[in-house]
Amino acid sequence: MDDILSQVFDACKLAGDLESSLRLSAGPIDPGFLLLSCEDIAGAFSDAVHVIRSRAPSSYTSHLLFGEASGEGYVQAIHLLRQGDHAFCAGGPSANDMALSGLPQLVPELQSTAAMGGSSYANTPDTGVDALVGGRGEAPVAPSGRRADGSLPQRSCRKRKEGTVTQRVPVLRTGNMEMPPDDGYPWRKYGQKNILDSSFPRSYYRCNDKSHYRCEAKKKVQKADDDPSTFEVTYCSGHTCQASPIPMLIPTLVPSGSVNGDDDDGGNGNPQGAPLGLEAMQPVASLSTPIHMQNWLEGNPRSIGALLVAHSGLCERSVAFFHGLWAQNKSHFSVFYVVFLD
DNA sequence: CTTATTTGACCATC
DNA sequence: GATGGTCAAATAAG
Repeated sequence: MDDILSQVFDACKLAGDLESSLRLSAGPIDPGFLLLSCEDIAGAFSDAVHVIRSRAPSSYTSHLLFGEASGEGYVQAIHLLRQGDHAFCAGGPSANDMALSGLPQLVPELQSTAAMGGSSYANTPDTGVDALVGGRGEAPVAPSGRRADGSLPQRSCRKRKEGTVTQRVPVLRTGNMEMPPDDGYPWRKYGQKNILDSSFPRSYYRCNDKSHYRCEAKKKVQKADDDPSTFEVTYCSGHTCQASPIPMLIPTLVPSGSVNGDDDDGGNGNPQGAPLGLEAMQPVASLSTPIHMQNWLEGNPRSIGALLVAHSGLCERSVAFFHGLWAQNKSHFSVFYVVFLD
């Protein structure tokens, strides 16, 4: 168990070092430095997760975020803090604002997004940020195939639509590898085409939310020619339905010591010297259908902002905020920022 | 029987 | 005319 803790603490230290340097930085952040730092942090946590998974009960490990979050084309930074910053729990500002305050200079767009009411799961799921990925699509189309005004929609859109965003998603290693990864939305396949100069057919999906037929979200899924283990998923138009997948289940482990709110150890994550092994931890309560955060973000490319992802169920003040940035047009990097209170 | 998927045809765009 | 996107009938699955 000591080696697990050592790896976790190493990862936390890397994250802490990065946070310190970001807070102290007066000038613009060097993306290259940020990239390397994030890779180091993600790799450190990933190593820890692999060890934990190899030893912990499968019911815990199958939902861990960190191991599922690695992939090509983007970088994740996972920053765990255990602190007594009760200003976070004081109410008033939204979860969005609170979490955003943690990374004041990291990405200017993010702050402006928040100011504009960017997506926050706790408050306004999937509200979208047009400034980053383009505007909304054309007029809604009814199930009959006609728009609300009775006109027929155009049947082809050869031009690249505004509002589209393409992501590369690793093929799931389990289950049917021909199926696109589940992003939490109820997609319905409506077509498939063989594409010129492509080795794999392209499948067309539209949102199948029963409760909101006017949703115009669509996506195209195709295996990448250069990497059959990767899907290229192109999202066209944003969701206008209420079927936003639920990102809240980030089952993780919290020290049982935090239940008593007696963490005054100065921030090393080990309350009062109590053993901080798996045997001293308890799983965060599951709140809904398990949907991996990675998939949720891939299905919500416009969802930028802070997300209230989980309540520990163990302590009123033990709340985790998930801070996600998914800027496809910003070199494909993302930063996840998780804050455990108490 | 209902719902989802497949697939050839159709149409707009290049 | 070639190509990509969509429709809708046929088919499969639950």
